[in-house]
Amino acid sequence: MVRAVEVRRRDVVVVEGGRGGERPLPLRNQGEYLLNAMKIESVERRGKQLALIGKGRGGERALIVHLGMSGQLFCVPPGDHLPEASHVHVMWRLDSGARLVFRDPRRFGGVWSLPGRAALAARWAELGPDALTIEAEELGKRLTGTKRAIKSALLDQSVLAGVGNIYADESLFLAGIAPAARASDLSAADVVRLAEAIHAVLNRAIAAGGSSLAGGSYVNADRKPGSYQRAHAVYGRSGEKCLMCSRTLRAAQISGRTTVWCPRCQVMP
DNA sequence: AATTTCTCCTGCAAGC
DNA sequence: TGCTTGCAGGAGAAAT
Repeated sequence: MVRAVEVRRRDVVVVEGGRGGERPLPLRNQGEYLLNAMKIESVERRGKQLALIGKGRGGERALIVHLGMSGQLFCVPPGDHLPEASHVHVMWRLDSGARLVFRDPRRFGGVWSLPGRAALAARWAELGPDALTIEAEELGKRLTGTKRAIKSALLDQSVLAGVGNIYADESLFLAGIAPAARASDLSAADVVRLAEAIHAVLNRAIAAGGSSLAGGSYVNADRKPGSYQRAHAVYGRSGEKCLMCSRTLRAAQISGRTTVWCPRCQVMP
């Protein structure tokens, strides 16, 4: 149950639905848009988006939280001090006395408030299938129709949801596919290997608690950083030797994102 | 119409 | 030490 909501930066919250479409969080009655006096009934995820579904007297509301590049969503136990006071934008006080904190220095992330489950489903229909469970056949269908670089397609959340720059590079390395390869050029066998690689990389990363880079920006709900950054085979290793073949790893920009790959292990289809 | 580049913002590390 | 520069996990808008 949410007992109180404190908004320190109004512009990280967007209210969606109704005739107005998308609008900034109003000055008044902010709580009703942010689950105040509601019971959090479920927590869901699709790709990189997290949703809190709340129900109260005013009806149902769904909050999407997206961490962007530098966002954090964590719990502060009852009575504990707020550990990082800077860049805290929204805090939810729960009836247990714990606080749920949304913090995001760069503010590329945010909170979207939707009128309910149906609006959430509509919003998530714009995303591709979740990367953790997408099957090779479905992935293939979504890749064969486009000539763009496979790296670029993997980053497109409407193709599949949940792969970002780190895991795109790691998955392509594991699958042995050059990031500049045209998506439409992948063979059925390439797609099967790629789907397996995406699943393996994401599952290992989850098991390791995620990738926490310099500054310790990513933390889980208990404010603990992950350790998967130590297992990165290519991401952040440009100029270093490939762990498989010792060739020097190369880097280039693809769709504006730094991309690292092994020119020997990763081939054009 | 499909793709890429630009832009938003702050923090950190490297180089001078 | 202190300054400047470049780069960073994302994704929507603008440009091509």
